[in-house]
Formats: sequence, C-alpha cells, structure tokens
Amino acid sequence: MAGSGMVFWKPGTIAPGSLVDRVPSSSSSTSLASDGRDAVAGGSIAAVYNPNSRLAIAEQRSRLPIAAVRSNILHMLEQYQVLIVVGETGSGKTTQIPQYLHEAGWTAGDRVVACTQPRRVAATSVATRTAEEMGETVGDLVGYSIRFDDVTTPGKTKIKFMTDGLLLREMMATPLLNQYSVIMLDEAHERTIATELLLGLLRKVLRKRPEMRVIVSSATLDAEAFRSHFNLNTDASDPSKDTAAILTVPGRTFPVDVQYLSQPTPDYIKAAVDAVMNIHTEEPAGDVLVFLTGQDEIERAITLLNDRVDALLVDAAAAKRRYQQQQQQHHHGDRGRLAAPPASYMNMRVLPLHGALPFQEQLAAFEAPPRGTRKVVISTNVAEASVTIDGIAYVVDSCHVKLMVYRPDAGHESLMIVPISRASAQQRAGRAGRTRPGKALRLCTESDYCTLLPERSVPEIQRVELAPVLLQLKALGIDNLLHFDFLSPPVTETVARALELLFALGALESNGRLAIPLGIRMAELPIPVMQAKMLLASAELGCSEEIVTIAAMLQVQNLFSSSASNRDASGSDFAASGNAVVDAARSRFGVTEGDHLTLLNVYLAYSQHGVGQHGDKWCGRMNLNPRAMQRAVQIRHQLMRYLTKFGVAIESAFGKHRSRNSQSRNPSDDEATAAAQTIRRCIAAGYFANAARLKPDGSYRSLRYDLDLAIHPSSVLYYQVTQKLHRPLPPPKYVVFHEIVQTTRTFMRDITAIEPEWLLELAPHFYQKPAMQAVGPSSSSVEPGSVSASLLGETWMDNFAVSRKKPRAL
DNA sequence: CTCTCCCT
Repeated sequence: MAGSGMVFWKPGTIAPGSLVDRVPSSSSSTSLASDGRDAVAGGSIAAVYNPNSRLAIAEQRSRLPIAAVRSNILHMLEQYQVLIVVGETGSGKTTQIPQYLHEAGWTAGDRVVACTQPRRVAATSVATRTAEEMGETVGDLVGYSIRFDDVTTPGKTKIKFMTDGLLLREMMATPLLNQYSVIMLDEAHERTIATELLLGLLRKVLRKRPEMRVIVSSATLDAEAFRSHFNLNTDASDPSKDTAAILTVPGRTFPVDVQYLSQPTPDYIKAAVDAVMNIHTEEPAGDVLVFLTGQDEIERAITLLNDRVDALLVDAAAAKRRYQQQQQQHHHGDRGRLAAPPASYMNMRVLPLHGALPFQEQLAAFEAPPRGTRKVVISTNVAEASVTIDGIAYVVDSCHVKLMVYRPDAGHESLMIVPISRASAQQRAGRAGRTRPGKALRLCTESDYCTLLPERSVPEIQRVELAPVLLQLKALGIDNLLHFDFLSPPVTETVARALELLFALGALESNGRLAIPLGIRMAELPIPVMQAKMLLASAELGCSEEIVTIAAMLQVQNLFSSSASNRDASGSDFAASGNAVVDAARSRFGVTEGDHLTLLNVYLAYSQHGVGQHGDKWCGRMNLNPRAMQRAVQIRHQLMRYLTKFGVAIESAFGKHRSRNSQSRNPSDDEATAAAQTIRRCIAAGYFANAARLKPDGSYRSLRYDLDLAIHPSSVLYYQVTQKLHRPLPPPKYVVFHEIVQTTRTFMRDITAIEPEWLLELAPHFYQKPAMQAVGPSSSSVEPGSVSASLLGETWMDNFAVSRKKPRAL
C-alpha cells in the first residue's frame, strides 16, 4: 500500500534522493501508470519527490466528483467563452479545474490561469493544496497573490490563486488582463463587491479578447443569472449560438438531518443553550457548532452553558450517590425496586469564536478536544464560510446574523440583527456534514423558515456605501455608470449620495468625469475616499509623516484586545472585566484631541517598544494586538510607496514647527500643540463632510444630514467626557468623525475635535456661515468653540453655527 | 456603555 513515507517518481526519469526507503510494490506500479499519464499531459513535471505520497493524491484526484466531467469541461471551453460550473462543496472544482486547464495547454506560452477567491486564507490554502497535488512548491508553477504577499514567479507561475479584490486592482494597470488565458471566479455566489464588478468588467473584456475564457463557479440558485449575464446570443430560438453554458457537478458531502423548533422561540440564545444540552445528554459523541450573531450573545451563551453543565454534573453525582446507596441497601437484603444506573456524561468544553478574540484564543476553537470531551464552539458568522472546524457533527443555528446595511435615506450605516437567508442556513447546516452524517437544528419553526427567511442574501453591492466602488469604476474607464452591466444594480439613491460625496471631495469634476490628478490618485489609494483625500491634503499642509501613520492605523480593526489571562486577573465577570481592561489600555494612549491623534500615539509608542525581541510582551502589557499592529506597519509602508509615486514629500508637522536649534530635543508643549493643530486641520480636510456640533444637552448633531449623534464608547472622547476620568473634560464643540454606526443609538466612531472655522476654510464649497447672526459677538472676534453652549442656549448656537450648504444637483 | 465580516 501507498504509505505516507513512500517515495514515487515519474517513470523514465532519474529518481531524486536516496534509494534507501524506496520499496517498489505491485499496488504502486498500477497507480503510477495513471499518475504518469497526468504528469505527461501536464508536460512540466520533471522529477517528482512528494513526501505526501503522490500516488495517494492521484487516486484521490481521480475519485473526486469533478474528475468525471474533466473532458466535458475542456470540450465546453472550446465551444463556449463562458462556463458556469455549479459545484457543491466537496466536488473538488477549485483545485482540479486549474490543473485540468494547465494539463490541456491553456497555460502554454506566457499565459496564466487565474482563480479568484473572496478571502485571503482561501487563496493561500487552495494554492498550497494544488501545489502539493502537483508535487510542486508554492510560488513556482502554482502560486498565490494577496495583498502584502505575492508568492508567484513571473514567467514561471502558470496557475495563480488570488483575492478577487487584487484582480480588480490589476485591471487598473492592465485593463484587458492580457496575461490571463482563463479566469475562474470562484465562490461567485457569495457576491462580494469585487466579484460583482469583475463580472461586469469581464463581460466587456471578453468582447475584446475572443480567445479568453471565463469560468464562474456558483451555487445552483444563481447559475442561470450568471449564464444570461454572459450569453451574447440574442437569438433564443437558436441555442447553438450561445456563448455561455452551465455545467453541474455533484458534490460529495454527507447527509445532514435538519430539524426545526415546534414553537417559535422568543429568545434564541436560551433556545440554543437548551439545544446544546439536549444534544449533549441525548446524542452520541461529536462536536457542536452554534451560530449566534455577536460577541455579547456568545459570552452570554457560554455563561449559561457552563452553569447548566455544572448543574448537570451535580445532578449526576447526586444520582450516582443515590444509586450506590440503593445498591448497598439491596445487598443488605432490602427488596425494593432497583433504579436504572444514572447516565454518565462526557465532559464539555465550550469555546467562543469571533473576530475580536486574540489570535491564540481563536486557535483554541480549532483544536481537537481531549478524548471523552465534547467540544462546543459558539461562533459568529465567521464559521459559516470563512473558516472550517473539523469534527463538527451538530449545528445549532439561531438563523440570525449581524449585518451592516447602508441606509441612503439616513446617510449612514446600520448594524442590525436580521434573519439569514435560506441559502445561508443551508451553508451553515452543511458544516455538520463534512466528515460524516450530521444533524442541524434551526431555532425557528419550519413554516417560519419557509415564509420569513429570504431565499438568498442581498448582494453586498446593494447594502454598502458606494463612493469607493464608483470611484474604482470611474478609474477603470466606466464613465457612464447607468450603462454598466451590474448583475445586481445598486440602489439609485445610494449612487446619488456617493456621487455627491465624490464631487464634494474633488474626486469628480462637475461633468462627472474623474478629476486629474486628484480623482485618479484617490482611486489608486487602497483606503476609503475621505482618508484618501486626507492623505493627499497632507502634502499641502506639511504633515504627511503623521497622516500616513493615522491612515494606516485607521485600516486595522481590533487594535486593542484583552487576553483571557487579563480578564481572569482583573475580576469575576468575564465580559465586563475584559471591557474594563480594554478601556484602560485605550486611555493609556488617549489624548484630548481625539481618536486620530490617539492612534498616532499608539503607533509611535509601538515603533519604540513594540518591535524586536520583547515587542510582543510589551504589546501584551499594553493590551495591544500585535498582529493588528504588524498589519498597520505593512499598510503604512504601502501608503508611503503611493505617496512617493505621487511625488508627495514626507514632512513632519513637528519638523515644521520646530526651530532650527531645537532639532535634538523633545518638542515643547507649544510646539506639540501647534503640530497637533496642523494634523487636526488635515484630518478635517478629508473628513469635512462628516462634521458634527455639540448641542446643549451634550449630544451631537451632524451638519450634513441633521442627525442626532452620540460618541461611541470605544472613543477616547467618550472616556474623557464621562465619569471614567477623575475630572471629566468638557466635550469638544465641533468634531469630525470617521463613520456613523447605528446600533443601540446612532454613534460616531473615530472622532477628532476641530475648530468650526476650518470647515469654512477647507471646504468653502460645502459649508457657509449663516446669513443671520442674531445674538452675541461677531464670529470673527470670538472663537465659537470657546463659548459655552449651555450658557447661551441652542438658539444662539444654531444661528451662530456653521451649516451645510444645499447639496448641488448632479 | 460598544465592537457582524470580508477586501484593496
């Protein structure tokens, strides 16, 4: 048999390595024949040394469901320019189709086969697996390309896995994607924005490159929509002229028995806990995966579950004692009826899984439990598609998800808990059937499942703010957005809002064309549009050094995190103490100017103490997430390269304010204040459209859409203006903010204090002074921010305040 | 008194 220690080589070539452990056997020679055939067809594998056993791989390859349609795929690609492959999970399409294409000669010459993935981990892991199957090292014949990690060799790499967003970026440099002979859009049914745009753009490219081929891998539900999107045949009566076709490949997963509640539940967290306990006491061994919507729900469920397990163990111990006593009495001649021996239960290990967890704690959810222990992973949506946990036999699904939805009527995003789609529910249930038959319980009634859940999820492009998307399209030469072939057209009002913003930022001319060079540069920068504007404005304000750092820091999430040990040490209540630790960590770097300068502080401290030998320890003490910081460093380098490309000098705000003699010493307080002011002005230059003014009641009002806003509790300003400080500071009169998120209230996140005059100076096209100034001193003699709102009342403030000009119709 | 999840 082909053990994993065996070594095989292609017949007719010189075998590499030592002969010591090479034991020919009859079974290996038969399989070598089929193996050899593939290798010859590939034409590029010279000698093969594969410690993972090339033979076993060849057998596995030929057994995959997709292998049965290998020749169909290759033949259909001769006839049709676009092929929709409907392949259920486990069909092997992702790893096999690129290999088939390579073997069939689609990579001859300089040509490359590309396969896009919605996620970075998928691109890397699938590349690794494909390379292994081909007996290659990743980066040679098979490579991958994701942001900050390009593992390909130009001229040598023939099969390239990449994120969909990166291929979209490549189109800016090479609009016809000339190096690629075939592009496979994998997981297209997920409808990420990048895939959505690629679908529209490739339709154009295919007309100009008749020799090119596109493969779209999709779930059943969307296949016909993809086919008609790409089919250029207008004559429905003559299918022989079709240019796109659908091919269905069976999947290979195990059956999952799906069950529903008999009654709807008012509390799916409690229902989930009941369900897990039921599985634990009634069902055979096998791990459980529970889908809830967020961190707080997960922590609540964990507490409830651990209590229930404790109670169960106490009960079981008591039952065992009673039973033993009964048995003893029985032996002593008591003739009473004997109870059945009490059930003995496995141990249970309950683990959380969500994005805010430190990396080490995330890993715990993937570790196999000890023998005799049942693992229960309580997860957010990450476990639906982004990661796979081995050994799951039971799924408990709340049938809800937390979703960010842009609301054009309100002009901001909303983080809502909504029912999932039936497509999502199927995907979640499938997580129980990857290695053996499984069971799934949906925490809703079957009739609610059929009537209340939508068939499929709303594509991302229909629920996000569109400014970056439209800017990208403009930069790719799509001037008339109305004529672009969106598979799912975006919401008209969202388009209007986005164009309005792009115009206000100066990225678009009044005729709707991309402004040169500002619009092009903003499109090139891989950051949100307001930050791109801020970064480019820093060139004129002389603070690019600091702004590039702030821009990089704004890109990373979960900067602060508290490890389990921190939480345990600091208090009894799991969730609350963890938050307190994070709050304390944040306040350590906090400055009164707000979150952007706080982020700058964090970065400066990190670059002094957080790198090198004891760097991670320092991060641990500061409750900083080292991976997030490393990513910020990478992003900062990338942004620096863009600035260099644009010819922007790297200047420090401190350099500007420091006198010639004082280069060596630390800046004085005055100098620091002046530098901070320059930086805040620059922040306002990018974020001017997101400005808010303090009201007498202590809340804020946005200038653009007249919304009532609150400071998000993650902001240093929240910390400073509440009783958390020994002596709370007065809240700033005017602020700009990075984003609005509506959850329990409408919050501003990432906030910086500004002066209102800056809005008039930096964005005179956007803001005006009010015509009427009823009461109080003239605006030029008194700084508005210095006037106490509570003293003078809101009417005065309103009359005095800077206000938003009427938006210009586009 | 808060943090679904991806991507350039």
